[in-house]
Amino acid sequence: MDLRIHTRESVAQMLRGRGINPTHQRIEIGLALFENPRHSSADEILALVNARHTEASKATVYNTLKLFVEKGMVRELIVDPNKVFYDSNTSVHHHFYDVITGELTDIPAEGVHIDGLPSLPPGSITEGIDVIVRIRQGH
Amino acid sequence: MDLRIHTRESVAQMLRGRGINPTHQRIEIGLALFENPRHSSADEILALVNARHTEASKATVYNTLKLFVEKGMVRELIVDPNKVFYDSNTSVHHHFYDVITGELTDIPAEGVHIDGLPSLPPGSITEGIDVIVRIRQGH
DNA sequence: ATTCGGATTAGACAAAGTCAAAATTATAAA
DNA sequence: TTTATAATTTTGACTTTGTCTAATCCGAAT
Repeated sequence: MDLRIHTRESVAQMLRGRGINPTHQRIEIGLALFENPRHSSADEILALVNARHTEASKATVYNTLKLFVEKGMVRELIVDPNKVFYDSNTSVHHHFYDVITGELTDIPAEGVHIDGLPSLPPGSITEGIDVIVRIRQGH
Repeated sequence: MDLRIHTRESVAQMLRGRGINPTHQRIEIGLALFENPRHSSADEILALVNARHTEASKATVYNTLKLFVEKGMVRELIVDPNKVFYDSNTSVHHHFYDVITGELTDIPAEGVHIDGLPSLPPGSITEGIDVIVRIRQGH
């Protein structure tokens, strides 16, 4: 993710760059993901994409999000017991998660250090490290 | 959680200590949680509790687990997109999570340091910090 | 035009969890 | 002991999120 303006063409480029065939639906879904700075659930993406005209079905949205995750275009966030969030910011960073409102806020990775983690179980490789600071309003 | 043998009586004590009325069902559910060193899902607890005789309904298991979490008797782990795990170890520690098998392994907190986290958003308090190292076998 | 494979779709389905109302159990008071 | 009251549990319907299958559609290349 970066701060450029995203157009259908720029999203198509991004898809090609990852070896993804840039179909109409995938472009619309990519656009919805990257235009929205926030962390969206599959349902929100489905609603966004079909807000003007109906562009993609539920199955396609789910399939496409899974494809994007596999190809490293978006990051899956598992913080809410009910639904998965998709983060279009794939650079290393962490999150505050408000357990009451469900709101997610980025924590930039700069300056955050984690050390003392034990070595991985033999034969395994790291998929990623999630640091989630669960917060709530109040005293 | 500790390494003592857990009996119905010791679980009842633990419940009283947290201000929870120790009913038959709650004791059975507590026993299932604390006898099993592993990280169990609600469904697994339901099955465990009713393995011999039918002891508690689905609703009661869900209600009771929620109650236990509120009272700090168990910790909720949100790492799997499908289900919540309940960890009877409430001391500070982190987890390896095998994204393929779903297996969870404890990482003792001793020696693990996290620093450089920004201050919390104003007015908020920490509920806890989850560090999840996602791993897979391979390649 | 025809074929072939990839992509999309509808709609049925599954799993996890919630909820409201009724039934049960325990507690305490009369 | 009866009665009243509160707490707990249960049933079963329901919601939400996500998956699956089979049919269809689309697009590129014969």
